[in-house]
Amino acid sequence: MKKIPSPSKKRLITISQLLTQQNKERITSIELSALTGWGEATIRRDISLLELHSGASNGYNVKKLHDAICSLLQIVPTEKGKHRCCIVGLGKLGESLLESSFFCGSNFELAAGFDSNMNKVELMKSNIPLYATLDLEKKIRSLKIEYAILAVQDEKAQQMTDRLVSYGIKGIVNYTSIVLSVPNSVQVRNVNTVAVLTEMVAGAISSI
Amino acid sequence: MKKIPSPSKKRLITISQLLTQQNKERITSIELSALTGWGEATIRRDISLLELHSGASNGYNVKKLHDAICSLLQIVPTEKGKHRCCIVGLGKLGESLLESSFFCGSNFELAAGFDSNMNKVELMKSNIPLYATLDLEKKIRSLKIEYAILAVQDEKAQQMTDRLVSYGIKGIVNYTSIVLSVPNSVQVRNVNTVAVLTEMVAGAISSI
DNA sequence: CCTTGTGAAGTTCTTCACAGCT
DNA sequence: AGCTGTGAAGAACTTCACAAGG
Repeated sequence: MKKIPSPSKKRLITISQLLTQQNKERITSIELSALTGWGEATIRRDISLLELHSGASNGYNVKKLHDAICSLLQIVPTEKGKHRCCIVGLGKLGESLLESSFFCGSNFELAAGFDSNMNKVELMKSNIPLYATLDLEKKIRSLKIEYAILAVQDEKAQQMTDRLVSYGIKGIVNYTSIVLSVPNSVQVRNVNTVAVLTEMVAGAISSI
Repeated sequence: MKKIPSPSKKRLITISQLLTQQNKERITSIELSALTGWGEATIRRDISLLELHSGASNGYNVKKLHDAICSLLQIVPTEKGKHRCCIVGLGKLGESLLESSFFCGSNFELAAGFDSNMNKVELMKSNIPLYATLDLEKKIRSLKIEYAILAVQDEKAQQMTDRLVSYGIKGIVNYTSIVLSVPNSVQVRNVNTVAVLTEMVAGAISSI
């Protein structure tokens, strides 16, 4: 199996999401190109990396294509295989992300929410178990949490990141406006609204 | 002035944010490399695109570098030059993003919030003016809103996008889990947590 | 015919390696 | 001595263009 370039992976993930929004049986690279804005050749090359060899002449089977992408990229939404994540920082934003419906049907399970304010943690009601950040290490290890959604105050962002990293977290979705420093082994994706808007204005978004 | 490649723009934006977090006077490409994880040569090439020619021998002046990036990429936080944006969909998530402090000090101004529920719009209190989506076109045009933060329910995401596009919006920060179809002239950035986590698991995040 | 899959060409981005400045 | 800036080489990615298949 060939190594799949990271831009191709990104596009394939988007395509797999797009496929769940279609209710046709087959789809062509031309149609996918119109929906996404990417070149037809690019899309065909991406899909050919999956080595399906089943698309000739009349496009791809939507379901087969979706399944192939999911299995190749390990985004299989099976109960036992779900990746476990947590939200750190339960201010307004963190609390709104607790809404468990966001995670329904995905291959992620929101396993915990953390806040430094013990009172808040006890009073707040949620379907997701909530803990004080005192218990961060214990819970991350016992619940086998792999990914963290960081929504703490900017002032606490780096120190919390350092803790998460030392507890073995694999990736951080960063809602703070701080640029986090992490070792190469940890992935970070900045989703702070202002940062994203800034990239847009500067034309730094490559439409992937 | 040279054309700046889009990956370089993205890195420069991150660097400019990083610079505001440093309180030293000068900084070298080696230090920036350690902070970001990118190669020193890459960082030097990025910065050299700014054509400052002022960095020789002992690194860059933090303030000058920051200003140069801001002015080149048009991310100047001046009052008159602020880019205007709005939040569409005031569910829990949308409401939490109304928190105006996120936008303080940035070159964006949150000019309005919209929701289809007129009652909600009237009852909710916020420093940001709130309107019913009935007034979407009128307000987008009169307030000269350029960017939208989309936080509606998935079911309404594409139709709302079509409206925003037809009213002349330039870019959309997409919190829904729908892959939006837009013309090439409109930028979209997906920040849906599950989508971002999926890219992480698949190793599709290029650390930019 | 229309669409896929893919060598080969083209483009864009990154890294090397070192001259030149302080 | 230590760091920047940059030609030139290299790597990665995209697009072209067309053979092959239903």
